[in-house]
Formats: sequence, C-alpha cells, structure tokens
Amino acid sequence: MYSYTEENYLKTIFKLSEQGNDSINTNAIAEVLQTKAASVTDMIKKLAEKKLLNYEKYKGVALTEKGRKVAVDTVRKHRLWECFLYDKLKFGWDEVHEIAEQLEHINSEVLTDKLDEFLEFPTHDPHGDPIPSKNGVVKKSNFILLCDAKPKQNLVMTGVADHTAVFLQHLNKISMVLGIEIQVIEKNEYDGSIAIEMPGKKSMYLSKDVAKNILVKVK
Amino acid sequence: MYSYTEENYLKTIFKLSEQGNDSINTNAIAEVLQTKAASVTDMIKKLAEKKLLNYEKYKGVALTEKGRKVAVDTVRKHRLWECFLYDKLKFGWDEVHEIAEQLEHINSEVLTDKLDEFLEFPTHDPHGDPIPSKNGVVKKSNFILLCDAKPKQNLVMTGVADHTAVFLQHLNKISMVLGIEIQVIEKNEYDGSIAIEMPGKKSMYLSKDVAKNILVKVK
DNA sequence: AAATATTTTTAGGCTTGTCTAAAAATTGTA
DNA sequence: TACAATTTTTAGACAAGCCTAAAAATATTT
Repeated sequence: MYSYTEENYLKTIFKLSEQGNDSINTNAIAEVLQTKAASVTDMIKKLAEKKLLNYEKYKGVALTEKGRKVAVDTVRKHRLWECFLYDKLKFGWDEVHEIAEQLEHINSEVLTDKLDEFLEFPTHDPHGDPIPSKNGVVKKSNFILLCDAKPKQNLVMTGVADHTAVFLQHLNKISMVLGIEIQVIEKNEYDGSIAIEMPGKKSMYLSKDVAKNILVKVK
Repeated sequence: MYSYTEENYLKTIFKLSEQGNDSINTNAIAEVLQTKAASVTDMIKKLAEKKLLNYEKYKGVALTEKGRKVAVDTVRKHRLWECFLYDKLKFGWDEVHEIAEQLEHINSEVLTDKLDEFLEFPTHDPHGDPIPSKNGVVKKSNFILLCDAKPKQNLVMTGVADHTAVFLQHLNKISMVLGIEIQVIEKNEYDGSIAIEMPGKKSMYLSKDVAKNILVKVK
C-alpha cells in the first residue's frame, strides 16, 4: 500500500507531533530521518497529494486522520515485533529496535493480529512504550522524568526517553531495568545529578544526563 | 547488503538451477519474476558486475559461489519464517508463502539464528521443502511423484511440487496432508488418473494434474 | 524597520529498477 | 543453407527517492 519510505516519513511526523509540536517543520524531519531538507520537501509534497498530511509552503505539516492511521499502525507493528524479539527470541532491549525498524514494514493485517494474539496482547514494548490498539488508540502513560522526581517518594521505573543502544546498555551495566523500585535520596542543585536507592542494592549516583532519560511513576 | 530485488533475482535463478537446468535463460527468469526480458538483462549485468553470477551474452547465466550463498540464505530465511507462521502463529500452509516472501528479506544474521533456535531447528518447512543449513547445505530429498508410484507400495506424502494457494487448498479439501500414508490401488493409462487409499478413509480418485504435484516416499 | 541569519523551496541531476520499441543474435525449419 | 521464428540485447524513457547549489521566504537582531 505505502512504501517503506512513506511509512517512515509518516511515523517520524507522528512521533514529532506526539512530542508536543503541533506543526512539524522540515528540518526536524530531515534531522530524524538523517536526510536533507530538500528531500523532505519532495516527499512532503507527495504525501500531501495522497491526503496523508496537510501542508502549506513554509508552514510545516500535520498528519491527516488517514496519515495518522498509517503512522500509528506502523508504530503498532514496530512495538509488537519488539515484544516478539525480546520475549520470544530473547534479544536484549538494546538490540530490538533496529530489527523492528525492518519488521514494522511487513504488510499483512492478519499477520499483525496473529502476532498480537501469539504474544498474548501485550500493552507495552520492552522499553515501556505503549502498544497502539488495532483501531489506532495510543494510551498516554503518565510518567515523570526521574530528574524531576521529589526525594523520598517510592518510584517505579516505567520507561526510557532515550532509546539508543548505548544508553540502554549503560542501564544494563548499572542494573536498571523496567519495573525496578527507586527512591531519590538527594538532588544536587549544581549539576543536576541525583543519588538513588534501589531495594537490595547499594545506593548510587546518576548524572542528570541519565536521570532525565529515565521515566518513573509514583507508586 | 543486497537489495530486495537483487535477492529475488538470485533466489529465482537458484531455484531454476535446482530444477535441473544448468544455464538459466532470460525469459525463464522474466516469467517467474513477472517482469520483462529487457529488465532481466539489465539486472543480470549488474549482478554479473558484482560477481554474483557468470554471464555471457546470449548464453544465459549461472550463479557463482558468492551468488549461491546469498540465494540459499534467502531460501533459508523464507522457509524458517514459513515454519514460524505455520507452527507458532497457526497460519494454514496455503497462507504462509506470501508473507514469507516479505520476511525473507529481513536482514539480520542473529535474527535468523535465534529464529532457528526458537523453532527448535526445523529440517523442513510446512510444504516439506528442506531448510538449508546456516553454512549453505541444502538436503536433497529423495521423493518420487505420486503419479509415478507403483501400485501396492506403502507410500508417505512428503511434499508438494505446486506451491500455489489454490492447489494447497484443494489438498486441504480432500484431507491430504504431509505425513499421510497412501497406497496406489489403480492407475488409468488413458488419462493418467489414479485411485488411492489412505488408512481409515474411503478410497478416492486423483487426476493426473493433482497426482503429479504430490511428492511421496516409499515407506 | 532594515539588515542579517535561518529555514524552506526550487531547479537540475543522479541511481535503481522498470518499461517499450527496435536491433541483433540464436535457433528452428524448409 | 537460407529464411523465418524466437530469444536476447540495446537504446531511450520514466518514477521514486535522494542529492547539491541557489533562490525565496521567514525569523531574528540591531
């Protein structure tokens, strides 16, 4: 139906809109897709012709309902495949994203449905991101960033903001996994670093760079 | 590494060579890939430049060892994914081919290995075709066609020659599945049709068209 | 408000994989 | 062996997606 490339553009625009921005600008898309602004303009025109997004020259773009559907479906497939790779094939959470980038473009509705069933209808992927429902609903998770959490509260790690392999591998090294319980012991005004404690482990320091990429919920 | 299209060309040439022919001609490739001879010539030149096959103008092509590796690996992935779809996701054997046509191009060696392990190292796909080993060995199965079988012998159905959905659905309808035991009761010289018997079932007639696409082994 | 900086678009070109139409080579037949 | 039929290749063109360089529009400073 839609090409690999078209799906990637729509997915990128969808993700950028989810991160607040209402109208998405050309350079932001080019940045994410590692391509040039001129190429983005070309593709945007094509997608606008196909009614997948609304576009006014120099004013940025916004997905139409039709475009959103394609994007959300791609995200749904991506996250389901991540679950498969993590739960069934025992990949690490730092390894699943790249492979799912390919698998998300496999085009078969019945495959997606059967995969969903095989995985017993998971609600979140291995990074804690919600899996959109078949009809396109994406659950909003009400997390806060660990760097913004108040000391003494009982927290649970529910996700990450940075999905790169290096960051996830760093979390592996310091044994921070989804579902772990955390308490902030101390916050340093100067550099934004924090001291945390996890049940049954020594307390440790996290730099602001790390703390701002960990999503938690108050227990 | 190689494009979706390149892999499909190599796979097609490999399959045609397996079916006897030593040097593969342009039209045969075009036929299978549902494209034009001119397009095949173009692609053949490209693949020859990349040392994936040997090509002499007007003389047809043959895969090099390098090209054979790529082709066999694609076939391996195709058949492993078919096993996954059939065994784990409960697709019918008439449904798996088309989806596997897409999945076979997913590029990740570790994925293929982990999938193989997850499926507990299957040796044959849902149609009875052998799964090439990781190092490129393809087992030759020593079947005969049901239409060539002698009466009274105890046979086991081990595969099919026709992989189309319509044929496989027809076999479903007459309850012919892999592993079933068969005896040829009678062969009709006139139209090549045969009468067969299967344990616990009524005997039935098969047209030559059906019988020539069923692979069996003498028990 | 004018000058400067940044962003976005246009213009023209490249590669991949495809096509049609015509030319060249091979194969089959009389 | 020569003519006809078939197969294969060449030539030229097109769509998708990308690029660079330059022009146009918008945003930011002063």
